[in-house]
Amino acid sequence: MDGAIKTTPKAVPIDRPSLHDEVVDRVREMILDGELPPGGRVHEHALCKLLGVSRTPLREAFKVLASEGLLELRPNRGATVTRLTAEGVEEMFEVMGALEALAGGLACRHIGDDAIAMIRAVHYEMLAEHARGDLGAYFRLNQDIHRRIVEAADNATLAATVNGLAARIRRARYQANLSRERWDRAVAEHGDILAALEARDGPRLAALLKQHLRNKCEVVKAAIEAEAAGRLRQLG
Amino acid sequence: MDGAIKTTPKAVPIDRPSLHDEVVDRVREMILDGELPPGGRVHEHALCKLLGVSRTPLREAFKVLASEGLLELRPNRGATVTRLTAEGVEEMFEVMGALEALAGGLACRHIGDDAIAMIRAVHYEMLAEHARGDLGAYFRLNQDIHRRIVEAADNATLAATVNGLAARIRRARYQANLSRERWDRAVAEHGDILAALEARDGPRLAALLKQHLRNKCEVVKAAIEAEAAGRLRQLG
DNA sequence: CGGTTGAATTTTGTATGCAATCTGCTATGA
DNA sequence: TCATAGCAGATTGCATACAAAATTCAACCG
Repeated sequence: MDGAIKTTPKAVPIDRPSLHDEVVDRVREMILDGELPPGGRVHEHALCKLLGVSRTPLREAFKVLASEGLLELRPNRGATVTRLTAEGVEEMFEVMGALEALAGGLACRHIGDDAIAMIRAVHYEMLAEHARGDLGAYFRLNQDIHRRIVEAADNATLAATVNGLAARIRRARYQANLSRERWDRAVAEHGDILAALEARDGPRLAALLKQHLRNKCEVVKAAIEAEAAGRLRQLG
Repeated sequence: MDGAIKTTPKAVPIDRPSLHDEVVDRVREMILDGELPPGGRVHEHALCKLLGVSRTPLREAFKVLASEGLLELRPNRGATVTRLTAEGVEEMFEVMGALEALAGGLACRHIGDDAIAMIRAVHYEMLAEHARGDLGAYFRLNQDIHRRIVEAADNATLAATVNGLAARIRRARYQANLSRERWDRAVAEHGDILAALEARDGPRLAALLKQHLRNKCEVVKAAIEAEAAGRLRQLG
């Protein structure tokens, strides 16, 4: 335990997360997990009691989440969780495709052998979860690979933009029930993606990522439409 | 005066802008105009007095501007206007290039003849300002063309993402003193862009827009570096 | 004379209170 | 019976007050 503290030579930003930042993360999770249902109104007072904070930090969090596109704030009329529509999702995936393609091209130029090795490791872990049939674990590792590619692009603006979009898209994940066939195909695509990255073939990686996203978009869109149909049937 | 009111059959969103929305716009303008200098700290109390509002709406505005990347909020340490660095600008232009390229491709698929005619009109107005040598008017019309192309892509997520980035990049505009040579070249590029759009040649338009942005990036980067050098000279 | 500690001031973070607006219900009249 | 006006409750928007953290400056000690 010697020197547990001494490794702080300069600039130790303790940066205890301020309350509203925690609130932002917490509410974002609630939306992503569907705990706050899409299209549902969000009452300040109720959430305040639930989270044990006052209205001020919560309202600041609302502003941030609204600018992320997760909440819709109408003056004097409160906040509602934005509903995912098939068109909206298609738009997001189009943008995401362009951004990930850019990330792939940049990553091939900047990535080091060690980072590729890390991605390869995660890739094989993902294959294991695929064989095991654990969809949740597969998704997490899948996300991790995409995140690592974006990080390898070494472009903070790109990473921030992708993350913002990813948060909005990820909401559809928990309801997107992948067919086995689609799943197998996605895994195969990831094999190609890894190969292109290892060959540092930027254009090919960009094209593969774009196509991968396009396929994923179809799956998510189908899920959204099925869910919307179900809601209609329930109402009518 | 007959029926002055009756033209409101449904959904009349009066939507009087809430105070904090106005504050967001006002402060954003102050940052974009350099009224709040890059790297400078922004004191809540001072701005409150200046804008005549209380701290609550101002702080909510800060959150939004921070998520737009115009302000940097450090816990308990206040807000500072983010400084533009050459690397940061390069990153933003890389992302912007990918997004505008996507917009160009989509626009060629969706745009109607009337919208093209409008863009052509703005284009010729821009040529007029170029001949006149009015850089300010040229910039405004230039922005307008790019905005119209993005709008023609008919993708709200794309438009929102581009606008967010554009706000951050535009800050560099007022200090980027275009050389006559570069300006002439940019105008020529815009001619090609219009031609590709009229031909609805998506891939070509995408490539042109990407290259156009790359050139613009060089100009802005040079301006940033010159400004940074000047600041260093002034300090040392 | 330089460095460090401590208090005073400034500045930010959070909570609460009041006013304005919206929503839903009820009563009244045609 | 239906529509509309009005009222009560709930909810949001903004301002202010209080608490905590940071910055500044000065006095003290080495």
